[in-house]
Amino acid sequence: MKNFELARMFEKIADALEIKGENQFKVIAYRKVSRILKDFPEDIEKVYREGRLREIPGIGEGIAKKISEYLKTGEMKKYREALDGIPQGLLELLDIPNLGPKTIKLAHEKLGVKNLEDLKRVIEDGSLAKLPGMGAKKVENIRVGIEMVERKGGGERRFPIGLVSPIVEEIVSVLSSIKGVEKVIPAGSYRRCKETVGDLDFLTIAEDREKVITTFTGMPMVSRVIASGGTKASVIERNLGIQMDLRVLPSESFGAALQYFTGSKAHNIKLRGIAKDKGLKISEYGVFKGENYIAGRTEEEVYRAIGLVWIPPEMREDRGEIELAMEGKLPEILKLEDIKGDLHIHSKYSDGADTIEKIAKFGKSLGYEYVGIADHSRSVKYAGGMEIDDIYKKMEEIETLNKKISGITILMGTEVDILQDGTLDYPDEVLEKMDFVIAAVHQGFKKHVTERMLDAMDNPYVDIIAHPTGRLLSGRTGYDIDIEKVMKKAAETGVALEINAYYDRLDLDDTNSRMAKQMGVKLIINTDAHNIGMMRDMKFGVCVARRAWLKSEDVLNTLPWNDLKKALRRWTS
DNA sequence: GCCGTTTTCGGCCCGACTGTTTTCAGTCG
Repeated sequence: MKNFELARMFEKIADALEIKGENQFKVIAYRKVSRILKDFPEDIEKVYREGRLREIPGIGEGIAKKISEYLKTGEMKKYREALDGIPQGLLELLDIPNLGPKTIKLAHEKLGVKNLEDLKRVIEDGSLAKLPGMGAKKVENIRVGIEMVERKGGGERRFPIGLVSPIVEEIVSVLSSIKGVEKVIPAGSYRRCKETVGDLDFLTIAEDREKVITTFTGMPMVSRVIASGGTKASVIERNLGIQMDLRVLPSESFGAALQYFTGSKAHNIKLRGIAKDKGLKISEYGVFKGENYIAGRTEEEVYRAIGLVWIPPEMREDRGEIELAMEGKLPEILKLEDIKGDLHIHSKYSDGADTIEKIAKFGKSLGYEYVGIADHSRSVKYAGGMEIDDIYKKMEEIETLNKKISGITILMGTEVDILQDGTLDYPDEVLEKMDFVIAAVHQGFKKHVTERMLDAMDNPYVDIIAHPTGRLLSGRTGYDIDIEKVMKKAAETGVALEINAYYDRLDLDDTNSRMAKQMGVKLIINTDAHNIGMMRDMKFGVCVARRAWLKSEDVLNTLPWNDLKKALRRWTS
């Protein structure tokens, strides 16, 4: 699939044109296409073959031609032209804070700067400061920007949502308990439920602004205060080093500010364009007709003022949600309360921390109708994989517990390993006796994983493939796999693919989940919990599903067990 | 480069801040 490849090329074209000083709207158009391609849920090559490129909003005649050219010939003239005369090292300078394309262009043309080393040199010898429009302070800011980039080792630092979530909860709880504080809401990509966040934005309405701000900057978790004024403050959190901003707002603009600071940027830009067409203006202070404030107290008000229904934050990425909201046709996306159970939980029988009884009771407290105990299979020695004899013991225990505990059904499952030769770690006679079977790759990440997964799906007892790409957000790239082939086979065989809700996995991600839905693949959200606390991670899996616009009926574990049974392949075939 | 119930040409989000300026350009979120 060439989606990402093309996205990267257009991104580079945009960077290069920006430095060359091309019309900025052209640059924006290329960036937009890059973003669209990055999370487009279909193979762009397929769209091209079917002649549908122009149907994608944001792709016009020019870009469609360039995509076609590349897919046909493997070359893109525009790409070569745009990058002509632009050294690679120059493009990388765009990542430096306080240094933008105009200054890069200036330094390149007047001082021959080609890369970071050159840039440092012209800062040191003072020649950069002498250029027109430049000065000592600007140069100093650029120097600080370089330091920041070098400290974090390049690229922007992002944190898995599950790591920042406890911090957010604590801050909301501390600030909410202050007298006169009406609301504390985390905005930004955290509110949009992205799998990772770069920083945290908190918005609040309070009588005593100063009290809120000093409480915020004085919390023990704060290691450094960057700025602290009358209406806002910025701090660095101690453990992760994540930046956190707080804003105290008047209630009449709270909705507008919440809308604005929730983003995404692309969503907001489109919204403001629509407002403009209607002779209105949206800013973080409200919706205005000329000088007159007409809305902004709540988000609903803001959206309504420009003729839209309120849009869930998870959908705000300018992927077509605004058009649907205009027609009042937004889909009803999955809610956490729709989830009726979790089929991927490890117990003490393998590497889980808790007994099956404890898991069942906790599941019941979450409002579940069933929990599925899926322990590791025998060859996964490091994770206490179960021998076949133990499986029968476990079955007996589950039978007993099901009689003892009412209101929840415990299901007997396994997370059976897909071995390096593509066979499964238990014989069919064992798998047959399970309520459900999850198959997963835990070893040999680079050894023809695609074929092994396809083989596993040919086994009639396999119901679910766990964490289908194997990636970890903390850094592991995952299996060497052709995920489209896996999805295609899953759609054919009726095997479900798992959205793994563990915060470091979130695999499938939202783009892949969208693609899977498009291809008719069954999906299920499981936590892969190794202790009962982790069963709460279900919310992160639901985030992925909501960002993928999945509806309740797109996710298997919104069904009661009797219906889920009919949806799992083993019980239908 | 994209796009059109005001437009096939002339628009394209908004505001804050900073530093360099004497009215504004660049960068950021």
